[in-house]
Amino acid sequence: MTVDGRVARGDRTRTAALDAAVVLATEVGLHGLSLAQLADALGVSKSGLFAHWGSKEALQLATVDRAVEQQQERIIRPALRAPRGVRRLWALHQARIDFFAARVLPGGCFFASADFEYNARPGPIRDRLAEAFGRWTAFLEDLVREAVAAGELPADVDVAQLAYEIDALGITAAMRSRLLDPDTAYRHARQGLLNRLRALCPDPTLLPEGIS
Amino acid sequence: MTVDGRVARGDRTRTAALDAAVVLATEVGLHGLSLAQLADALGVSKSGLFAHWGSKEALQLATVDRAVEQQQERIIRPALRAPRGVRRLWALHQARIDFFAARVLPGGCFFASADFEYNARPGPIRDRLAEAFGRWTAFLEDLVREAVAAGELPADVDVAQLAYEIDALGITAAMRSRLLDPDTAYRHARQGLLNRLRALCPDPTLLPEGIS
DNA sequence: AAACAATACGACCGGTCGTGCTTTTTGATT
DNA sequence: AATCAAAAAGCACGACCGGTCGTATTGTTT
Repeated sequence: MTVDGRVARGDRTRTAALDAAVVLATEVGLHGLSLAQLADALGVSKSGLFAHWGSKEALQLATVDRAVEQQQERIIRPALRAPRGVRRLWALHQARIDFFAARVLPGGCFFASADFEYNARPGPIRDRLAEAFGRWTAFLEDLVREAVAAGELPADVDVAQLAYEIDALGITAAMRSRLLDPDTAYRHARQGLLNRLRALCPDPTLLPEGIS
Repeated sequence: MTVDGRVARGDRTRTAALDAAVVLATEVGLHGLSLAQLADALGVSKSGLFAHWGSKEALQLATVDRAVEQQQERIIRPALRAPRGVRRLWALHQARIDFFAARVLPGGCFFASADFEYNARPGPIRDRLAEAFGRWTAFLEDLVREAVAAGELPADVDVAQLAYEIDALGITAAMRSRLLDPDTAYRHARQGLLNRLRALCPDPTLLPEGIS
């Protein structure tokens, strides 16, 4: 494995740019993101930045991909440390809300912002977002299915329905935490799922008695 | 009351412009909305349009207000025809989802789109949106409280919590109906609330047996 | 040492944006 | 018919946008 100092430098610039782009996109939108703004924030020239992707759309697509990676690292991976079943479901919900509460992204949730921004704008970016959304939904449903398979949820539970409700509680927390009282929003998101899971799960010891 | 044909003409232009602005804002965003685009869509000149508000921000604020009126007319008013209690709660949820399904707005929900767009952009527009969001939340909680007062929901129900969950089911329907399968999204939003209310309401005859 | 390739840069293009300034059209008043 | 104000249009401006181009810098290869 050769270490080319030139491409290493380029990689560093690219990654730093995409990380900044994810943050900026939740503030001014994925479309509102401008090369000049991003270049300023990074202290590099606009054209130098532009050369890395060749078009704004390519940069936007790369930004979406980077956001997916960050979601994987900061929300999904921590949740996977919990054992399969309702505990993992609960851990994912917690990790998601913790991520919002940590204010890593000013807008709360990159995907919710971008999805609403592009849900009426056909094109490659919308397609990429829809694909990521589909995978996220499928992942949620997988976790629910695992809980059913482990006997921690009744066999007749509507998997897609429960996954929908979990997602809904989380998205709304991202939304309300930025416009209304954040703590109230997080509390409702947590309490909502805890109530739901405790009502479904036959083993009460798998879940906390109350939200922290 | 004198009817001045000139100001009447101005009013007509203004209203038509705001209606178009609400639609356009759910496509390209409230910030992305441009005077030239709006003027083109209406067949008037950019400067003539501009003169009605004096600034873009004033136009944006007026657009938010118009969206509030439309929400009142198309979602809240129809729901208020149902009797107080769980039936009105259910009617509101239905009216909201019907509104999304009718594709009146390409983006689904003006407020969800605008709220995510501005939740990290301080300023008068964000303030106006937050105010409208607060009123909407308070309205939902009032409807829940009425249902409790009517004995159609248990007295110990967490009012704000239930209102949060109802809102969450609706917002997520707006989001998913544009990126994933619309009918599935509407079904989950409806089934979610129906399950919830049927579990809480002592009188099963007040609610439909299944979603339509 | 010479040739080469990956970054990065500053200057610049055509185009669109919001906005101000001036003029024309339109409808009410006398 | 003459006067006047509201509405709409025409025009120009400075700022910013995405994108192109030629060039300088830097590190690798031979």
